[in-house]
Amino acid sequence: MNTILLTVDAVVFGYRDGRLFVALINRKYAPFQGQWALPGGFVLPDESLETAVQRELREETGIQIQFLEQLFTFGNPDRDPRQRVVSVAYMGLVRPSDFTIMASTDAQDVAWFALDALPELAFDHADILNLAINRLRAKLTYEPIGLNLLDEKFPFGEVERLYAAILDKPFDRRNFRKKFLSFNILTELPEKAATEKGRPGALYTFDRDRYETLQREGFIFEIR
Amino acid sequence: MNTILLTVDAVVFGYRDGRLFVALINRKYAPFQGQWALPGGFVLPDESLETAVQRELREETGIQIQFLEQLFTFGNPDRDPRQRVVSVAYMGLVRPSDFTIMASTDAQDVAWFALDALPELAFDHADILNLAINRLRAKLTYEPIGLNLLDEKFPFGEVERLYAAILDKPFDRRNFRKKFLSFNILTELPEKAATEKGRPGALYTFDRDRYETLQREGFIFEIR
DNA sequence: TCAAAAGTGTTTGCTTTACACCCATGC
DNA sequence: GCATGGGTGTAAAGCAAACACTTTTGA
Repeated sequence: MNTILLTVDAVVFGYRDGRLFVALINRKYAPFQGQWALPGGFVLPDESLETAVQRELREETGIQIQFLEQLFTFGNPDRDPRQRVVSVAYMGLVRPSDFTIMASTDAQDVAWFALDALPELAFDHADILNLAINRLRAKLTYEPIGLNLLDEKFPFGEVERLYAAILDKPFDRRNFRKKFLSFNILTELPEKAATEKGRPGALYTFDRDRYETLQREGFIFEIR
Repeated sequence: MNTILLTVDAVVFGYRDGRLFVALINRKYAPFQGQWALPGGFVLPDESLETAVQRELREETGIQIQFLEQLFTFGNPDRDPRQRVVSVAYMGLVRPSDFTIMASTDAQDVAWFALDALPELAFDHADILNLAINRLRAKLTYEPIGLNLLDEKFPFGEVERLYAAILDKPFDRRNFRKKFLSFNILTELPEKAATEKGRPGALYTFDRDRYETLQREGFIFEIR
């Protein structure tokens, strides 16, 4: 029988020092042997799609994921040269402290690539990555999803730097702070950040519960 | 081999007289025989996902679709009692003049149901429908997608009634008109609407090209 | 002439923008 | 004491909200 195979692929973003990174694996086998590709693989008969992504990420990259959401399903008949493969793509976000990656079975190599220095990608993975970037940019503006790219405790300035970097646009420091803090979804800690230079800033955490409560009350997050 | 089957399902919305409707089919075979379900079916080995939806809609309902977009992929291992079936769900919009439906092979019956008078649905189709409604509501606010639910030519009042109905919230007539028309994506025609009572309003059409141009220029549509 | 729906402007308040100086720390 | 980044307030402009009367048509 002419069956359709089902895979999952993940676009996992990381952020450090004002730059966005994606996790890629180097393919061990044909087709596209030696080329870079998104981590992913076949869905097992008894696992959910999300479980499959988590499992593949663990197996292939050892990445500890902080946020995961379904992106889009790619199903063009010729997207895999061998046979019909439909892939459910996910977008994941990890924290800087979870940049640790271990190599493993399915891939010769795993690495983080800065978005402005990408290699050629296997299959239609460039399309998938592109969609993920657009989605990330869009979502940043109406959900505080970007906080998943920062450590649990972060100085406020990091938030602005992250937004400026990913949306590739400058923000007025005072107005950005005023607006973001007015949402009341960040908790200021008594601790200060350890810094190399300049005045140490207060540390904040993302108050998820508060955010969810506000959301239910009809509150609208928006940063443009 | 323990393979995973792939289907597509469509949530097709129609709008008439201030009410939203969904197209459902009555299942001919077990499981859920006699129950209502979303139109959909298996993806053929050589067709794209979108082609599959279009084909199933044609075969099962004869609906002429005006707008179609991928919604979400449902893949819980137990969503179909017989075997593992993963379904890519789509959301479709049709115009009032395309409410015509013809019955056919895969279903005993096809019908439009008002959203406030839904029958029990087969499989996890209630979840799919729910997601579609939420997505429709959300999208209405940041894309002029609702115009796909109106005829090609429509009096402006219809737009406001549609927004009020779907978002279930009243709008100030003057402010709504002022704002919506200020986007300059509607073209006023010299014709007037045929009305039963009251003053006939001017007819408008949605200027898709203009909308796409504006979008590329960074224009942001927003109705809240 | 009445009922029904279309069409139109102005004032008020709020939100967003633009903008510059002081503070805490390490060297 | 200087360089570096953190922290803060105010005035002006633009946008959104509130609000009521006139116009056109059919019955």
